[in-house]
Amino acid sequence: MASNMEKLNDIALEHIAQYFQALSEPTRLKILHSLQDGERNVSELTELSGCTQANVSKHLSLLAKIGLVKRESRGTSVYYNIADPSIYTLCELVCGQIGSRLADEAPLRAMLLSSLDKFNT
Amino acid sequence: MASNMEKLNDIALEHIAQYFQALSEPTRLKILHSLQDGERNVSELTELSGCTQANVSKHLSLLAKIGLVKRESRGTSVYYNIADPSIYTLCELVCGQIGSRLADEAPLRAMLLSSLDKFNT
DNA sequence: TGACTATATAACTATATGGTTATATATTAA
DNA sequence: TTAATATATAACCATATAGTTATATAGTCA
Repeated sequence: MASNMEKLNDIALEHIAQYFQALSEPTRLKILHSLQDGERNVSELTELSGCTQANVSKHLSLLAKIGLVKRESRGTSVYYNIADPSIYTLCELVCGQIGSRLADEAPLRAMLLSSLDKFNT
Repeated sequence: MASNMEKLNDIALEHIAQYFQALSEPTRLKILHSLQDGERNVSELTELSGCTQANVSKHLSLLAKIGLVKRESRGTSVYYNIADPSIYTLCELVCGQIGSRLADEAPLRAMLLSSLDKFNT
């Protein structure tokens, strides 16, 4: 029985890991952010993300596979919308953590500020 | 200025993505789970995770770099403890999502149950 | 100082991943 | 049926990642 539970936990861990992995890429985070206010088609997402259509399509495919977005074909366009809004809760929690870290870590903060300075020229 | 804000958002996204990436690996999730009740040294984590000491050490190094764990040398042992308990909130949220997905998806559920059956022999 | 234990790191390997270019596929209209 | 637009996928490439084996490094004790 203990072996049963152990195996089930491994499968659960794999699912959890995959879920986090879907969120572990800036381009995908951008796409998900673009979908927060409502569905968009691939062309729109391509423009908003600044990546190639092929790349966006590839990322969307993964997000759909993990179940974070849903795909809906309409005419010649394909629309994607959020299937799992809890990801925004996750992102907010992480943003909060990273934000408070930035406050705590003066060296990192100085680096970020110097990045800003570079664009003031 | 818009370019400044955009650049800062890219940096934030990168940090967020890295945070999720730290959680996107079953072995690392196991290690973090083992630390939930309190600190442990590398040997203990090695036994609990079922991986090699070198591998565990490597994962711990990454977790420390992202700021999820803290390292403390004591005698010949090195202890690691959780620096950012919010990861357990994240995991619970994701578990909840995946759990309700399992309830929704009969085919996947049947697969998991058949996994259990295999161990009843 | 040498021996021992615990841990980190180097070097390697197989596989995965993100991005790209080209093109296959799907839908629609004339 | 052909042409046009939108999207998905194949194939490729460079880089990253997880795991491994070997060994360097750190701390302690006699």
